[in-house]
Amino acid sequence: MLSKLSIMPPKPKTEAERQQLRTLIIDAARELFVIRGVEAVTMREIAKRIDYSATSIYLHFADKEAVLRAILDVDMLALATSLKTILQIVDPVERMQALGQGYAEFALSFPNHYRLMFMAERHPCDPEKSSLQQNNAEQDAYFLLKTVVNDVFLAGRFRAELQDVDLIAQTIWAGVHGACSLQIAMACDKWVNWTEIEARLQLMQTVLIRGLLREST
Amino acid sequence: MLSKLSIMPPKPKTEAERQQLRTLIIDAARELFVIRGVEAVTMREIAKRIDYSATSIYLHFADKEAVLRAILDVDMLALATSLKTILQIVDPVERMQALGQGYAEFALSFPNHYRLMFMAERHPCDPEKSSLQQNNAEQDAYFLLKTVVNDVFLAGRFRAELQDVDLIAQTIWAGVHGACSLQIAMACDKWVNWTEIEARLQLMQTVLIRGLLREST
DNA sequence: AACATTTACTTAACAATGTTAATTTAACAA
DNA sequence: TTGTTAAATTAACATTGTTAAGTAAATGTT
Repeated sequence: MLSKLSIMPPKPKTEAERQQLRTLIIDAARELFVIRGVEAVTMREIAKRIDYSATSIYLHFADKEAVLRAILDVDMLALATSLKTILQIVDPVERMQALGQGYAEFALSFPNHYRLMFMAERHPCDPEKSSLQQNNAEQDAYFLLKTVVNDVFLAGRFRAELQDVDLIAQTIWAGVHGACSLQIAMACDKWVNWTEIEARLQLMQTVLIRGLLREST
Repeated sequence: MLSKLSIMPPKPKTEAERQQLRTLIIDAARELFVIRGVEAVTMREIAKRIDYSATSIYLHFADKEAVLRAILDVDMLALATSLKTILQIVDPVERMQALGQGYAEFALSFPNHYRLMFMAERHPCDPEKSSLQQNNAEQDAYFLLKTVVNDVFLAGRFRAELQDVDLIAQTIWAGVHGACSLQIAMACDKWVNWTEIEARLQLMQTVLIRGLLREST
């Protein structure tokens, strides 16, 4: 990261340059947010990281919250993108399991991202305000899940009484999210005699499959 | 809540009086925390609520964090107490289901309590620092769960390959927690076409039971 | 070329917050 | 009476998010 020498102030910037600076801010902020949490990071700190004054951030974002929303928007896309390759798996049930696995890997690899995205008070996913496209499997991880669940449904693999694809998808999500978020929020808790997270995820997957699918012949 | 008239300052207080004031602070703080979230509430505000100056709180608690910890300690006990009656149910499997139900009712009735207790960054449950007794079913909700799961285990109702009671308990917890916490964190999210939380909880319970128990004869 | 405008930034300034220091007042002990 | 201590208060501080005011270079206009 180059430092601006002494005084290097203002030339009108192209749209590309403006976008570049936005990204610079977003990346600096994310790095700090992810390490120390949103509340603990100051605007001045973010600014120092990229050699700008704190107030400059306000030329590109309305407030701290807006910076956070922009970060989450980017990360939601990253999640959807990282899960997309799973669509190549042919067998629908295997595909569904791999999706859960991939989701959990994301959650546990980037616990603080995950916390911001799915556990914190504020989150960005209002289709109105987001730059992401809803119902596009490349950008919308929930749609991806729903698609994958729907394929299993169309293959007639779910139990007969399960007819609501949203309900099934949300239950699978809840199961995997539960295992991951409990790990992220509580794993350092000395109170509980925690088993290995891998074992918990494995059992959750097994339980979901056995609870949702027809008895295999 | 009586107002202190003009000047009513200092008499040496008995230990009981000191504890009473501590409780007054805790209750005022909880009321505010639960409505507006921890970060949004100021020490001055808590103090005003009980007609003290902000700095008086520091005579009883080290800092804001300590107030929060004290609140959570009380609420953990409240959770365990509210679940205790479930032990009266005779059939172990029914008892286990009722526990999940009761837990979810607590979570959804007091979402902000729940958020502080099981979803937020900081939480209190270090046995060292807590006033609660670990491994006491009256005070320790996790132990209660483990006991109930163990009863089902001893009744031989779990699938043969499931031999780790902690693992089973934590998976059940993860499932119910997942449904509840997703609801609390994301239900206002316009992105997802959310089904009824009752239906999601119902399906989660069914899935857990079917995934964990032996095939019923 | 000269001058005004706009752009990209900076420094000053503000109100609010968690917290500490200094101060006040009353009860108790000698 | 006179200290000493306890319980509270008001002042004061450093830090925060954010807004206002200022500054300097590029650009447009004459």
